[in-house]
Amino acid sequence: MPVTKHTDSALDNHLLAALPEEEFERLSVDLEPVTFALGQVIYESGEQLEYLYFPTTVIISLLYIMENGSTAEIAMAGNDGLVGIALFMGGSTTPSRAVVQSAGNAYRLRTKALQSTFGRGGVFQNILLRYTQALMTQISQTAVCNRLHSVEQQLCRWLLINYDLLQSNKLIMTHELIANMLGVRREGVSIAAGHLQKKGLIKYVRGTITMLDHKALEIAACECYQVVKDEYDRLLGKYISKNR
Amino acid sequence: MPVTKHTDSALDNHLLAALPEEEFERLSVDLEPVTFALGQVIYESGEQLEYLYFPTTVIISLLYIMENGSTAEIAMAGNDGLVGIALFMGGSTTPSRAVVQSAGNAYRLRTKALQSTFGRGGVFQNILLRYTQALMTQISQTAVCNRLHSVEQQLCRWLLINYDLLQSNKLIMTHELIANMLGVRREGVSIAAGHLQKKGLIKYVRGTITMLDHKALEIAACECYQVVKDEYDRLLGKYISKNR
DNA sequence: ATACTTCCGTGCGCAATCACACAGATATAG
DNA sequence: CTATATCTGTGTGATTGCGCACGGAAGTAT
Repeated sequence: MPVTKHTDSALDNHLLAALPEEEFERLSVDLEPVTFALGQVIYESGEQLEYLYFPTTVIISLLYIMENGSTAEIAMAGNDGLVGIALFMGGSTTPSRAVVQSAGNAYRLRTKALQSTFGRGGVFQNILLRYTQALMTQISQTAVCNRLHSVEQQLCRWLLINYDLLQSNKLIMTHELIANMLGVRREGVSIAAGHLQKKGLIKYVRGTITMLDHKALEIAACECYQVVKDEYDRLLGKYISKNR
Repeated sequence: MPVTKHTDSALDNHLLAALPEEEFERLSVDLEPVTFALGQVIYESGEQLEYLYFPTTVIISLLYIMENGSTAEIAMAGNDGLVGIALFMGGSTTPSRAVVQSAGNAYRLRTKALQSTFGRGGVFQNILLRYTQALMTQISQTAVCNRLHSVEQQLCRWLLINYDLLQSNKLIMTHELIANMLGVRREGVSIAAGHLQKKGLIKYVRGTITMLDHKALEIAACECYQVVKDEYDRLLGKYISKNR
């Protein structure tokens, strides 16, 4: 894995930015900048983790890969979160795979530094656990969403989440890749996307999708989008807003 | 909520049984026996929690209730786990509802005692976090299972999980209730169950289902059952086996 | 014993999704 | 510029699950 340095500030990650100055200072010595390319696998299912990652611009998908090869996303993380929860939860690994969905940068923290800091308690531990709870909400909502909502609703939700993480209306992503994330067929995504395009909510050409109307997308999406967002704000809002 | 005492040992809960003697002694002062009736709501979505629950014989479902009233289960907990994660994760509440799926007993621990003990670190904290990770695996697997597997496969998985928690082949549960758990129609469950009965894997009459052939059920179930079980053992096996 | 409620079987039409297949369009590489 | 690979549109048929509706069977209450 080539390690390229970048010059993003570690404070671009909301969770790091939420730390009290003192805790951040202590931690920042051990934070190391890394850059990720599209499609890069950050860790494989069952693979021992070495680092906890704090994205600044990169977006990461947590995927499950079934025995028959089909895949489904259970959650996404960007500069609002972190990747590698198993390191402080005690498992060292999870049955999911973490893949770069949008190229970009992150900071990484070696296991040892992470665990000793986590063990001190303090705001750091608190934020990590609260984020984990927010992530559980995201996964839970994905579970019910998979059961109860249509591909089109889920596509809207997925696009909105991407916008929130990317802060851009334009995203580089083929129908095929989206289908792998949502755990449906490519054709299903093409039809849903075609429908949304006809209604003027998005437009797309060969691997780039542009969101045109957020309000309408939120209406076309299922409630799941808002529930997860609200819960994140409830759990972490007070920290995030404090330092920004 | 009527509080009935019972005489189960707190050690019937695997997580409590896994604690070192010293930690268990300190905690046991604050453990209070409670009994739950079928269908009882332990906490409502968004409701502030007061206790952490360690089931001994009761089985609890974590359900999501959508705006349109449809429901879907995201996880189950019995004497292998606990209910009320949000109390030590920092959120105090979650968007899910906890319902008694099979009447029985538990021990409860008041928030204050929980949080001070959790804050000490130690094996207690470790086990709670590891269990939380196992629960995340269960929820994640439910998410992909909802997306990718048939009602019949999911029914098999659900029955097996129930057996593991109940240690009984007979369970009191109508098709209607199972449908609410799985987030499908009652008819869908009837058809799947009828099919399994024809194949001799189960039999049922008016609200009681009996499992006849576990091996065959495991084969008819999707991989999700085994994945979750293995991950639980990996995360908590060393603790559980140690004290039993 | 009779009436009522609950539980399960089943049938029908509809919608969503899947699986496979192929064609046209557009980018990319040589 | 041409060949190739990639991306999207579309069609057909099968399958699954949904919504509704009703009827029979097994308990439960009066």
